[in-house]
Amino acid sequence: MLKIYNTLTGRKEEFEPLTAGTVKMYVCGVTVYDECHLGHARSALVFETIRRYLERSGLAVTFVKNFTDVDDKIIKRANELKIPWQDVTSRYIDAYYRDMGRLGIQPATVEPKATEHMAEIVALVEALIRKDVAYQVNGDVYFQVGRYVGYGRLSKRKLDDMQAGARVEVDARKRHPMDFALWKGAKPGEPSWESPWGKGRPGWHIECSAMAMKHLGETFDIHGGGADLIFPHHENEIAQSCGATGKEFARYWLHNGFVQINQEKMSKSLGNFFTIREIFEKWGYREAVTGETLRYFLLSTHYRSPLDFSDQALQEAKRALDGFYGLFQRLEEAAQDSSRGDAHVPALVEPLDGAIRQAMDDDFNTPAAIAVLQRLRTDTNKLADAGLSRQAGARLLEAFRLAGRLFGMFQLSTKDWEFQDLGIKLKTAVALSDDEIERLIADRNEARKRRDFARADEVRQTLAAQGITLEDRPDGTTRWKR
RNA sequence: GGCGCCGUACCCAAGUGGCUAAGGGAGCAGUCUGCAAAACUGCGAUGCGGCGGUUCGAACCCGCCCGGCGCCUCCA
Repeated sequence: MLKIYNTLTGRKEEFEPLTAGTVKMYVCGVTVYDECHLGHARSALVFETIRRYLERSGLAVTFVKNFTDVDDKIIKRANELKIPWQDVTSRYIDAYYRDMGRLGIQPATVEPKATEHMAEIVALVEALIRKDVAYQVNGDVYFQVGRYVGYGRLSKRKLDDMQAGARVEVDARKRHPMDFALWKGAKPGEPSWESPWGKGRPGWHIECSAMAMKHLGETFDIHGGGADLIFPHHENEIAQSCGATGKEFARYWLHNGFVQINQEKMSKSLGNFFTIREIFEKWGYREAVTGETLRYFLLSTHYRSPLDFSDQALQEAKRALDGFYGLFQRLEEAAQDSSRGDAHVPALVEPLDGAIRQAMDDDFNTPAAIAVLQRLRTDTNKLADAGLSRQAGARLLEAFRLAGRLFGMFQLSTKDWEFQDLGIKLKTAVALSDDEIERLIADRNEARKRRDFARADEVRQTLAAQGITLEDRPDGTTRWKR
């Protein structure tokens, strides 16, 4: 039984989809005016993981994640770069897919763009005017917050409380300072679309309401996004949508916590952000290794908690994965000794799915699920110590890969994993071929047989300088890692 | 000013009323090894920011305090 923490109610609730067997979920994507940073990566990864888990649970998921491709920041950026605004959005949509691809994040079922939903947006604004919860002033249209009694129910705040502290410049044309734009009249040179109120463009919030309703219906199951979207974005979405339809909008609201640097929120305005691109370029590992390391790092904390980013934290994630891939290598070598461990394999493999399910059913508790995998790692190493047959090794390996698939981990071949620590990795640009390495190892093992340990250690030193670690097995053969 | 979140060992991090407070990393000791590495074993919070309270029983509930953070303005 899946329980989900719902921001709307402030409680963990049993999840019951509107239609049995299906889930309709909408997640706020990015505004495409710049490179994505780690915070965007976290949000994308959290909701993809939720989607994967729901699918694994047998539910048919329709997952909608939008691009905001018309907005003040995009216009500003286009002016700075002196290029058409469409070039800004297409450039950063490409960058988004590049970065998400590196992280192994799969596209959503539908990835709508605001600019492709103008008809729906205009129709929604018209409906709100018709219901008298929105009003137009010159070429602008505003939502009248005072007309929606539920305003504040998501963010748990009252209109009066907010008025006191609001530092916003109050637009005199608004009837209430918190009224927000549904439609903005175009100034010369700005992107614009025809509407009953003249040329203009949508406000930020309305696009999500329009696209969610178009692709998922007026009421759907899950709406997600970063915690910074609770107010005003999601609050306004609810007001608009419920104001227009008179029905509930999303039933479960999920919000992920921030990525932080030294306990502070990572954000553009503080200037303390790391782009996904930077991290991939700075880390010397191949993309798949860095990507999996980032996934492990991001999933090792519960999605609602803050997560502090640092090189050390990333290296701990890397070491944890080294342990798994080292074990996978052992499993691939199984059948070298006895098969005394085989009898215990079912006791490890059979409860695995249930244990992970138990963790994930509790509000997608990925750290607890990872702990399950870590315990399995220790237990499996013990069996490998005792000796495993080829079939038993394969079965265990398959169990890891299947469980890991949920988190986008454990899918690389052991040859493609890179075991070196970052410091060593960066120092060893020269790469020996597998054949050269094997030859040196054969050479060393000859020396060992002669008990010429000086020569044997010399070879080890040579290889260590290339970032290659040797591990002698009990049977006299040698395993190597790089 | 309003609303909300967080504080668990050296570091990261689960647990939110009841067996010995998960798991990982680092460290130390041991087993194995020609030496290593890996793996395994053992050690490590009598205590969960502090002080009170509720309870047969609290890291978990309530109150106050200390420390940190977020939202209220674009923000994943």
